[in-house]
Amino acid sequence: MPELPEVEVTRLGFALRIQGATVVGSSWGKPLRWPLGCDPGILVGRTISQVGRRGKYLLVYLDGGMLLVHLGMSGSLRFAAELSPAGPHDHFTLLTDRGHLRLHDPRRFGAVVYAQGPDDPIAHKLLGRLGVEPLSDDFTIAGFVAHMRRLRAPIKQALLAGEVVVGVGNIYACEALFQAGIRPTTPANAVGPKRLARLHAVIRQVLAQAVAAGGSTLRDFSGADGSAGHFQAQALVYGREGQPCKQCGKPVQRLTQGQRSTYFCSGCQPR
DNA sequence: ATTCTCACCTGCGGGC
DNA sequence: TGCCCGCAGGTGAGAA
Repeated sequence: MPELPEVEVTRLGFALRIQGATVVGSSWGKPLRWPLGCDPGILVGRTISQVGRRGKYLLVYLDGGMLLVHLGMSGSLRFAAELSPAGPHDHFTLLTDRGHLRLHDPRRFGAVVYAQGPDDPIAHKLLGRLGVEPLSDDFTIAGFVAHMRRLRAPIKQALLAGEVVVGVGNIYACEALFQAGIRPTTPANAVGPKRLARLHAVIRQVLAQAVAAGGSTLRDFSGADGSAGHFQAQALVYGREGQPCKQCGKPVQRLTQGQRSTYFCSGCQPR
């Protein structure tokens, strides 16, 4: 479900409220994608210092360790003062003296994993190959162009792989490629530097715009306070197969790349 | 090394 | 109304 904007909106929704809270316990439902990797009891008594993000992972820093939280395809996190009974899809609840942080995830592709720190092997395995943060100063045109020049894969799949730049998932990849006027099937190394520079700018713009809009709520995504996002209303191609392109009027087309739907406009994104 | 395919799991909407 | 199929915001593992 969530791409960078949804994860960031989630983070912004509870980071400050949970900061300084002390863990008093945890409860678990069905198994998630990976096991926690430690005895849940060792979390008790620790204080949450801050909540960060790396790509689509939320990093909940506890003294002496961290929780890596991934929302998978259908996950959402909620932080609330009052403890309500866990529903059938609530698979993890972190109880603190300031409220509880709960992961709701019907498909259970999400995960909550404990790491002792950034050098813990599990952290390294999950975060080690991630590319640059798109909203940071490390995301430069020169670096982006140099990296893409080496890849033969279709540009859309190069974006989704997350090894060049993180956080761009299916929705925002489609939207960014549309706005940059690049056909998603074009090999990355066949996209000219001018178009790549445009793509670089548009990725930042689309992601920032989506964060500002509270993310996209397609089915049931909501931020940590339960509010829905509304970026999806601004989507120019994603989910609009057969509908007229908002720019040129030609019907938006859909194709499959790596078992994911790609939406594009043949008029605005020429070969 | 890179690239492709599968797998994980549940729910929902469309077509018959 | 009810069933079956395809589809859904991600990504690691294993095969080719």
